[in-house]
Parts: sequence; C-alpha cells; structure tokens
Amino acid sequence: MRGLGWAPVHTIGEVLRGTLAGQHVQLRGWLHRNRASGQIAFPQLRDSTGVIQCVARRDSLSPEQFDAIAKLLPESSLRLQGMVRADPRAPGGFEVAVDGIEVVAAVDPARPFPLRGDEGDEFLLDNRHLWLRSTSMTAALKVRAQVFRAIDDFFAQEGYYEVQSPSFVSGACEGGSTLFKVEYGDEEQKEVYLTQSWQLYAEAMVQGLEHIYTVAPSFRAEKSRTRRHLTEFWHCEAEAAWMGNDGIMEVEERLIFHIVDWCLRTVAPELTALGRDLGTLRQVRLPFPRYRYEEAVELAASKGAEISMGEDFTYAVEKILTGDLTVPIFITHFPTAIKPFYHRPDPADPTHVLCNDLLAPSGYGEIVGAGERCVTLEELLARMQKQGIDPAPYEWYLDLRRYGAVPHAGFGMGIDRVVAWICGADHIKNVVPFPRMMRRVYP
RNA sequence: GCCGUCGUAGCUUAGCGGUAGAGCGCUCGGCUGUUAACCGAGUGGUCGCCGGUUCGAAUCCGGUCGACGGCGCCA
Repeated sequence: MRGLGWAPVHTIGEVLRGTLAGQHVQLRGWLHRNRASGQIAFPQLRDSTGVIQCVARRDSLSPEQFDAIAKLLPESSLRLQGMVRADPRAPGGFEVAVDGIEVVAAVDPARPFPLRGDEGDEFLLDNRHLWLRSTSMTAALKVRAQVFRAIDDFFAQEGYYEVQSPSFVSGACEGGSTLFKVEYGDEEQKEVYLTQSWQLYAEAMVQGLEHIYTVAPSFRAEKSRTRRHLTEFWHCEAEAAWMGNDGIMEVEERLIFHIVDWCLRTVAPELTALGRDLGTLRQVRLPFPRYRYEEAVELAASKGAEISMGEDFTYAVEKILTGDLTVPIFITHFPTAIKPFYHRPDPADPTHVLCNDLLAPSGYGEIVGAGERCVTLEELLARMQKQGIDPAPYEWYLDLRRYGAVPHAGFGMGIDRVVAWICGADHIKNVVPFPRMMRRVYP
C-alpha cells in the first residue's frame, strides 16, 4: 500500500469502541453493503465482531483500486487499510478513510449473493449456509456459544465429572415410535437406534463417579412441526448419587440462573440486537416457584385452560400457564400413570412420582425434565410390569439395582430451547446453525 | 399422523377467465457524504407438476408434489 506495507490488523469491534481514532489500521472481512458514486464510495465491511462504514475517495486511491472497490459486490472478501476517525454521519460513529485495499475473493456478478434478509422462510433455510453470516444469526450463535460455556463452567464449579455416553443404542427405552433406526450391518444386530437420552447409561456411571453430566445430541423422530422441536437437539443431562427430587431441583434452578446471569454478563449487546428485553431476563431470580401437579392444574384452570386432573399438560395448557410469567416454574409430583417407568413413586403417596418439569416462561415450553429414579429392583420391575414393558432388553439396567444402588436423581435440559428462550427467538431453528427437522436435512 | 396457509422472473410479490406487471437484484451510463442512496436505460417468467371444465386457464375444478405454520408428543 503506497509502498508502506500493511498497517497492524485490528477487528471492527475494536475500531467501533473508539480507542483507535486517529490510528492507521488494517481490517479484514466481507463486504456487507456497498454504495458508490463516481468520486466516493461507502463500502461497509463486516467481520465477526461487527460492521463498519468505510469511505473510499477516488483521490485517495489509485484508479484501479477505486474502481475495484466501487464495483465490488456484497459478500466479496477483502482487506483494507486506512485512518480511523469519528464521524457523526457514520452508522456506529466511526469510519475508516480507506487508502489501500486488496480484494481477496470477488463475487461474480453473474451469481450475486442471493440474500438480503427480506426473503421467505423456505428460501432462507435452503440458503442456510449463506444466511449464517447474517448479523442476526451470528448474534444468536454467539449467545449459544456462551450458553454452552456457562454449562461447563457451572458443572466444573459444582464438582461434576463430564462423561460421554453412546449415540448408538440397542434398546428402545421410551416410546419406540420416536426412535430413529440405523442400519448397523451386523447379522445379529442389524438394527440399532440413535439415542434419545443418556439416562440409563448415566445411572450406571453415577454409581462410580457420583456426580456426572454430559452435553450431547439426542434424537427424536417425532413428526413434530412446532417452534420448539428439532429431530436432533443438544441435550445437557446430569445425574447425581445420594440425591432426591428436591436436591436435583436446586441443581436445575442454579444451572438455569447461572446460564442467564452468564449471558447477561457476556452477550448483552447481542441479546439487545436480537430484540430481547434484558429487564425481563434480569427478573430471573432464585428460587423458582414450585407447584405440585394438582396445584398447577388448578392454577392453569383458573387462568382459563382446559385441563382435568390426571391429564398431562398439553402445550396449549402450558402456554396459558406460563404466558404471563417472566421466570421458569417447576411442576412436581406428576401422577404415576403419565410418567415413564424409571421415575420413583413417592413413598408417602405412590400414586405420584418424585419428578419435576421446568417450564420456561412465555410459552417456550418444557426446558428441563427431571426426577428421582427407582432404587430397588422390586419397585422398578413393578413399574415396568404396570406399563407393559418387557424387562428382557433392560437386563443390564436391572443389574444396577442388584449391586448396591443408592438413591439418585437426574435431569435432561434442552439446550436449544434454553437458548431460544434467552434470545427471545420466534422459533428454535433461529438459534441453531443447521437445524434438523423432520422435513429438513439440507444443507 | 391430523389441521391450516401458500407455490407467478435470482428474491419479494400484483394479477384471480381474454396475448404476464411491479419493486429489489444484476449489467451499462450519471452523480464528491451515502444511510433500504438516488436518476436514466437494459436484463430477466413454458405462472410447482398432471389432468379436467371452457372458444380461451396463472386465474375455476380434481389430483399430486413441495414448503411453511399449528396440534398431539416431548427437551
């Protein structure tokens, strides 16, 4: 550049912070928008930290360089350098007066970048690989990254071991119709399934490590077409020995609080950019309200929901129950009949199980499902028999009860749903880079 | 699986029985401070597919495929 070499590389975020005013910097990124007239051009440059307006004048560049920048199409990559200066006319308050550019890869005018942001859902999903560079997607993915980091930070602090469980599983553990079958190529084991939960494996590992967690994908073949379902979702699951339903609820709410607090401290600008009201999010405080199943049914009914005792909560009821809330709520002690076999019946009232669901506010749905597990072999077999489940494939699971099983509890949290709630997203797919849904596996 | 809505240029869409229109994009030209820049010209569509009704179908009817949204179920 004018024989002086390139200036030191900086990020756009650093420039927008204002401390570089008056300095000569090099920026690298993608052309976000471009406006040009015969003598002056305003290329907006984007990198992972932000977007900044640059000013290119014909008299500050060689004719070749000016023409190159003036004709460059959006999403071309380039590096440029120039003087940083404050200017009230620039969006963001700072701009770069360009004195040198190098086009890295120019977009072909025969195939201009197809996205601007006002396209329809289908088109944006078909072009997901390109839409991911939009400011809204990158903001959501930055929040998502911090949620994952907060989870690891929380469990490290709590002394939990991270453990990995298999994704290929042999048995249908709950609701066989929602399992994905996979060809497995062995004569004796031709078919296996993709995991829906690590839980049964966790119950084995917890007898050795006592406090464990995992962050892994789970798969559900439900034909769900809703704003909160994916066929492949990220599951944060934890299991703890010597812990009951009350104890695990405290872990759940502290985890959720930690995640929210962490996000408020690390990605507040991104949340604001996504339109999230931070004041509402700041209202998340411990402890979360707890309702026994019957109380929750009555509360929902008093708000006008149609539900009768003994029924499970439908989404329509959940929406009424949580629509006017700003914090998550627990529902505990569900009727035994409507919960899976591994939940432990309450010794004080065996018609209910020691379990809890955590519902996110504003209709984001159930974000955590949890409970205390059956401890004795007799209890477990009785529950399986009552639900018509063949114990044969669960022999190893039953074994766990034969060798010193201790009281234990665990939970599964839908990370994508948590991110969707924190971001205030309209749809869970808006916070997942390549969402997998029943009718969408491309790109 | 069920219910709903929708498939017209690269995108967003108008037209809803009589030879297919616009905005954006892209190309060319103009413009020395633009903010979804502007001005002028150009480019671009066998109206998802199959069949039926009709003198005539993007338009009406039947089917089919696809997409999106919602429900049941779940995290």
